[in-house]
Amino acid sequence: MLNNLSWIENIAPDFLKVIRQRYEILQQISWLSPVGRRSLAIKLGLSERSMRTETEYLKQVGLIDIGRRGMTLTEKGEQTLEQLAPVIAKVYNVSQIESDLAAHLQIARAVIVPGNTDVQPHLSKSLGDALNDALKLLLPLGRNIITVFGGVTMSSVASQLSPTLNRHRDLLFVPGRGGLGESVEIQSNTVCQMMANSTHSHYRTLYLPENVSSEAMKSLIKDENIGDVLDFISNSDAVIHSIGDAQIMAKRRGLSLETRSMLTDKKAVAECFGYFFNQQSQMIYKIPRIGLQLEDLNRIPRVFAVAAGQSKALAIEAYMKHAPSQSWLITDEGAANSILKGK
Amino acid sequence: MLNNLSWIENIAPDFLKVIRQRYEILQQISWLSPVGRRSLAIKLGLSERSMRTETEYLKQVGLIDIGRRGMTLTEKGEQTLEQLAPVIAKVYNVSQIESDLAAHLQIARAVIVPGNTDVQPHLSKSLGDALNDALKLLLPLGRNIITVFGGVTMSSVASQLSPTLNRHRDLLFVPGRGGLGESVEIQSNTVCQMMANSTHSHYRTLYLPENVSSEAMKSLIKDENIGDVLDFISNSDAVIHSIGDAQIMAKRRGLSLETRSMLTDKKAVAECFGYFFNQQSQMIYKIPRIGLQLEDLNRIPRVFAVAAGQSKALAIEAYMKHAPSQSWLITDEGAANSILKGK
DNA sequence: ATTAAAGGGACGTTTTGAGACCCAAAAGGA
DNA sequence: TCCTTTTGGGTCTCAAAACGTCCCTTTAAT
Repeated sequence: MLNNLSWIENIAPDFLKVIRQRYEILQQISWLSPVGRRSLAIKLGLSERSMRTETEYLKQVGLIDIGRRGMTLTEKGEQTLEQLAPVIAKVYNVSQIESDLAAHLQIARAVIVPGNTDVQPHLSKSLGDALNDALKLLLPLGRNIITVFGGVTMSSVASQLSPTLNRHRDLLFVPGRGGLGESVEIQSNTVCQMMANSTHSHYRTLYLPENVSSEAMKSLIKDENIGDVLDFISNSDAVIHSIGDAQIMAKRRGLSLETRSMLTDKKAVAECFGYFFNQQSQMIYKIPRIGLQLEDLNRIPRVFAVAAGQSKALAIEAYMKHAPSQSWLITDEGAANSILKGK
Repeated sequence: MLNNLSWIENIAPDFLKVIRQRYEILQQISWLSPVGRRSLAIKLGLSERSMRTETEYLKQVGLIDIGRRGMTLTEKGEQTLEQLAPVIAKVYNVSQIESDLAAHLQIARAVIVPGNTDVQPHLSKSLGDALNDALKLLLPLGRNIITVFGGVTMSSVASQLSPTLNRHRDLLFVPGRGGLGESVEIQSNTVCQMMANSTHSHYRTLYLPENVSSEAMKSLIKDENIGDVLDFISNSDAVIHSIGDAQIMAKRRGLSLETRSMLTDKKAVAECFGYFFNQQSQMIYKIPRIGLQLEDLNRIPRVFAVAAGQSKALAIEAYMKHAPSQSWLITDEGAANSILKGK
C-alpha cells in the first residue's frame, strides 16, 4: 500500500525533489526554531531568495509561522512533518532504524550499511559506496568544492568514489587541515588526492608547519597558494570527515603526555577534526591549527560524517549530538545498534 | 496507509490539481489513442498550448509516445494509469463501484448517490447536490456558459444548485433546444430559469416553433436574440442533460404513431436530447430540431449526464457507451448496480 | 552600546509558461 | 484522384513568476 509510491515518481518526478526540499526545510525549522531565513538557506545550500519563496509558500499554506524572531512550525506543520517522515523514508529507501538514528542524533539522515566494521574490515567498501550514493544525491550539478579530512576510515573509503560523480559536475577536493605531523597515508592531503583520482577530478594540497609563530603564520597565509586553498575551504560546498576515538587519536596526533592525561581526566571519548569531546558532547580541547574550524561547519550546506564499527559508537554519539543539523552520518549496523540501545 | 494522502494536500496543495490533470490526460489518451493535441485540449477544457507543454512533459518522462498519427500510451504509461486510478479515487472520495462504472462506460467519472430513485423519489435532492459538487469541482472560475436540457429529472434537480456556485464565477444558463411542444414545467427553458434562480445567475430563453420550413428557419436564426443564444450553445463550457426511456419520451414528445412504432420495431431504448438509441448504442432516429447536436457534444469540455433509477439502467448504458469520454454521469445505486450486473 | 541576526521592502534581470500564429506531412473522406 | 481535416512541430511575443541583489528596521544577546 504505502510502499507503492512509484506512481508519483512516474507521473511527476520533479515533484519529489520539491517535496523532499520542503520536508527538509520543515525538519530544520522543527529542530532549530525559531530560525531565520538566511541561516536556513546556508544549511540547505539554497540561495537566500529561493529560501524566501519557499518559506513564504509554506507560510501561505499554514505550515509555519513567521514571526519577528524567526520561523516556527505550526501545529499543522508538525503533523505534516510526522506524516511526511515515513513517506520520504519510503521514497528514498530509508529503513526504520535509519530514520530512528537520524532522529535520535538530530541530523538530516543516517545511512547504515549491514555488518560491523570492527570484525569485518572489508565493510569500508560498502561505506564508500554509501558515501558515493549520498554525494550523488546531494551535490548539485556544476562546480563543487569539497573539503575532506584524514583518518584511516577516510583513506579506506576514498577509493570507492566513482568517476560518474564527476559527470555534469566539476569537483575540487581540498584538504581540511595542513597535514604535517601525521603519517602520510592517512593525512587529509593524501585522502584528497585519492578521492580526486577515483572521481577523475581535481585536488589541492595544503602543507603547513606546526607550532609556528603567529607572525610567520600570517605571512604563510599571504602565500598565494595557501591563501587560495584556505578560501576554498571556507567556501566549500561539502565537507567529508570522520570521527575518531579520543585516546587513539590523541596518541596518533602526537599530543604531549600532559595533554593526553588531561583528556583522560576530562573523559574525552571523541575526536573530530582536531576537537575533543566528552560523553556529554562538550568540547574540552582543540588542537590549534589552521583550516576549517568547528564553528565554520554550520555554514557548510552539506556535511558527511563517515564512522563505523561498534567500538566507535560512543565517539559518534558524543560528537553527533552537536553536529550541524544538515549532517549525514554514514555508518554500519554495529555502531547504529549500539547507539540506539543506549538511548 | 494509502488512504492517508493528506500530507500531499498539506505540503503541496497545487500538486494535486496537476496530478489530477495529468491523470485525466493519460486516461483520455488511453481511451482515444491515437489522439491529437487539439482534440484532447478541447475535451479537457485546456488551451492548446497548455496541453502541449503537458504532453511534451509526459513524453519526456516516458509515459506516452507521440508519433505522427497522434499520441499513445507507452507500457509505462499504462502501468502508471493503473497505479494512479486508486490514488485519484481515494483523493477525490471515489468509491470502487464508481470507478468500475466509469471504466465500464468509458467516461471520465461516475458519481453514485445511495438508494434507488424508482422507489425513493426524494433522491433527486441528493442527485442535485452531487451535480452541484461536480460543477463546483470542474467549472473554472470566471465566465461559464452552461447549456441545459429539459426533462423531469432535470427539473427536479435544478433547485438543488447553490448560489456559492456563482461565487468568483459568472454563470449563464442557456436552453439546449427550442422548447415549444412540451409541457412547460419540464422544458429546457424552464430548467434554465430554475438553475439561474438557484445559483443567483443569469439565463436566456429560446423559443422556436416546430416543423417550420427551412426558409423560415433561416430567417429565425437571423433574429438577433435567437442567433445569440445559438452562438452561446455552440460555444458553451458545459452541458447538463438527462437520459430518458425511449418509449416514454417518444410519447411525451408527441411523435407520430408511425414513428413510435418504428422506434418499437428498431428496439429503441434510450432517448437523449432528441436522439434515440437501441441497446447496441446505435442511433436510430433523431427529432429534427435546432440547437445542440450530438456531434457538437465532443467539442464541449464538460458534459454532465443526470439519470437515475433502476428502470433507467438500460437507457443509460445504451447512450453512455457512445457518450463523449469527458462525460460525468450522476446516477444512483439502483441504476449503477443494474448496469454493472449486466456487464 | 554594539553587534549579529531576524523579517521584509524594493528593483532589475532572468526564466518560464502560455497565447497565437504558421507550416509540412499524413490520414481520411468524397 | 483531390481536397479537407488533423496530426506534430517550429517560432515569435508577452506577461507573470522566480530570482539575485541590495537595503532597511527591529530585536535579542553580549
